[in-house]
Amino acid sequence: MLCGMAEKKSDRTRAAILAAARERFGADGYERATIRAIAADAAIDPAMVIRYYGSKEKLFAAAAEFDIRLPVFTDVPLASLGETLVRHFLGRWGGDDTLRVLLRTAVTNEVAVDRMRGIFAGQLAPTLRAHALDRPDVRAGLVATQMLGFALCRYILELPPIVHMRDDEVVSWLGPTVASYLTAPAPSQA
Amino acid sequence: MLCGMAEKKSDRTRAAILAAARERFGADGYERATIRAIAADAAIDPAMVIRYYGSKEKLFAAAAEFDIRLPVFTDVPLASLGETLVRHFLGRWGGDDTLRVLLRTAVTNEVAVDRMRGIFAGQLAPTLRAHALDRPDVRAGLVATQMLGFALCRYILELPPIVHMRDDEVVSWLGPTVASYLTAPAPSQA
DNA sequence: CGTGTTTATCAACGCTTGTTGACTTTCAAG
DNA sequence: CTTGAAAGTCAACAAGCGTTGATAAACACG
Repeated sequence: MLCGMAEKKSDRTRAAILAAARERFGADGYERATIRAIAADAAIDPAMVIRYYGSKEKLFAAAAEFDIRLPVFTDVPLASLGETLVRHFLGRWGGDDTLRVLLRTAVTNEVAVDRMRGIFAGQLAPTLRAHALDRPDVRAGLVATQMLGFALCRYILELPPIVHMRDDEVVSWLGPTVASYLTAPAPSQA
Repeated sequence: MLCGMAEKKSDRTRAAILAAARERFGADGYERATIRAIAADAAIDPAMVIRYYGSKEKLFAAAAEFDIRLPVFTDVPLASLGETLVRHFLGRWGGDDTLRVLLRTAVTNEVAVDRMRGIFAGQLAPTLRAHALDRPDVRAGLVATQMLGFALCRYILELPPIVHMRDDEVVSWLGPTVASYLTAPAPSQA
């Protein structure tokens, strides 16, 4: 074809498939999200999904691409570091639903849980390391437990009290916790 | 048969099925845990599973029975309430793997997520209500985010720093957080 | 128009799943 | 021993899955 234009017809369907895949994977998890359903959402033939992405697993790998986009918080005063972090997470999760895809699928899918560990080890931990008082990996892990636990309860389990909290309430409650995990002196063993 | 003994032959297989089901559901999640695999683990015929439990969904409902067994912490000094709670959770999760079953399945299975909400609303929230300063449901919800997030990171995602923490370290770190969620004055909105 | 590549369609495959019904074995009770 | 219910076995079903290959439509370019 030697098509010089940047917009090929196939790119639009590729994108449609990816969008439908993210939605289905995020809503149903890996096993219950069928290629046939994804194709129906994108209004195309199931065979095209395989044609463009090779297999269900490769489609998932593409749909689970995620950049946590943590900025470097060098100019943030130490006192409000926790609040800033929590606010960033809230904003990042409201944007697209890739993290919900990961959270929903990481529980049963090996690829997804590896991706999740990769995000922790490659994106979260290195950034937080700069702000941690000591034992940076443990502190980053503790932050992950609180932030992922909140996402789990709000977006997946949908516990009513957590769903109904306003964003600034969340920041006010979780901010100090995150801050203490990063900067509080390690607690003495009782 | 009119068998007067309490131990019928069928009870042993029923229990074997249930044990195998809990293990498989906990390891693989609802969809990937097949009745055939559960039957193989219990060394019986797949048909028996249906014979005894009716369907896969009913088997799951039986396997996901869970009592969080929260004691009433009336005699616990307020200062160590957080530590006591965290310690109780750690002990409760090490015992059997029913909670791991729920955590793995609640993410994709409607029955499981309902069960999870029921545990929160029927067991956790009522007990914590007695110790919360105000807004008891929000405080109980916050405790749930931290405890479930920890379980997620340790048992499901297996983030290395969290997996390797000793139990008393966990208590020392999470105890103050849980305590603050229950008894600290509600943070002022910035 | 004609030609060749890209894009889409369709029917079918092999496989696994939950579930069922007919059949055989086990075994206590008369 | 005979009888009848309980417990277990086996093969098969209908449905759904991911995936494939042959085939048709769409379309840019000579």
